[in-house]
Amino acid sequence: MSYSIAEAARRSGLSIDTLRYYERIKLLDPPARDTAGRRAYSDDDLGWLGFLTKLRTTGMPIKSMREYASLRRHGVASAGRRKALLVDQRRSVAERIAELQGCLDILDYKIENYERVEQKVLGIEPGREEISA
Amino acid sequence: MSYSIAEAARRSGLSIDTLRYYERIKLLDPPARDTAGRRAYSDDDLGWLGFLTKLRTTGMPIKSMREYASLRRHGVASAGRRKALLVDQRRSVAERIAELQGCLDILDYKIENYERVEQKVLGIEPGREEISA
DNA sequence: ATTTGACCTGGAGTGCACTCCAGGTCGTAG
DNA sequence: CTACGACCTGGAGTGCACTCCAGGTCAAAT
Repeated sequence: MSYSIAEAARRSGLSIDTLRYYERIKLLDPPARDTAGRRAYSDDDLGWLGFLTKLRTTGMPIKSMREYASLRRHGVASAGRRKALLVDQRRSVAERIAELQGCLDILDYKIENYERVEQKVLGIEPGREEISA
Repeated sequence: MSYSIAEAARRSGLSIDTLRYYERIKLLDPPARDTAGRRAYSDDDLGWLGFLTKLRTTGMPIKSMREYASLRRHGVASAGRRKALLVDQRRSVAERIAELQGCLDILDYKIENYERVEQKVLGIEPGREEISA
């Protein structure tokens, strides 16, 4: 199957402008064109876009995604380097998750504090206007 | 205790420029000054900076951090809104963790694929130049 | 007394990742 | 046949979060 840029945008969750931008900066090989010169994205293109958006979600900078994209074009000889990039990113994602988990704990603690304050207000000053009104 | 801007930067992990920037955009109340007009950060300032950097780590935009900072200045009456902001951020962090976990799974799958390819190369073509040379 | 180094200010500059725009070309629908 | 909508191009503009700079002050060290 082949998809118009609008359809590719819908399916990838990227904007039309971003698709053209990714092509300009060589994240994406130029897709095929229809007879009128309009882009016709293949399923392969969509698959690659899907993976790219995953990499983006992990916070990989465009620079590194470009490197990965460029290696992909150099075939099987580059597989080792590509794997190394992914292993590296895997490590950074795991670190990020741990870091966020730590922040989650702090947020929980702060939120609980606010709840304790609410309880205090209710307990120490019973029958105040906050309760009835 | 009170700390020079260099010391506050070291302790908070922010740069000196970022500390002044945060003050300019009202993330941080202007700290005390010493006799020579230099900033003298208090332990309270440092504590708030620590929490700010946690919020930043969670990806909270400066706009929201400013809102939280501004509410803090309005005392206990703003506690409800402050708590709501944190609860909201808690949710967004939990979502982000789940999203990253999904990406981690995809990375693992891709990495395993590369490993399978490596195995294949070794198994199917034994004694080839890649192995000896 | 002067040099050094840390600090000050207001404002300009940077890098990233888009996002928007003007002006133009197609192909189908009325 | 013309009007419309989707698409095209090169290039400019945007928002965010810093980061850097020039020119100046101040206190301690030589």
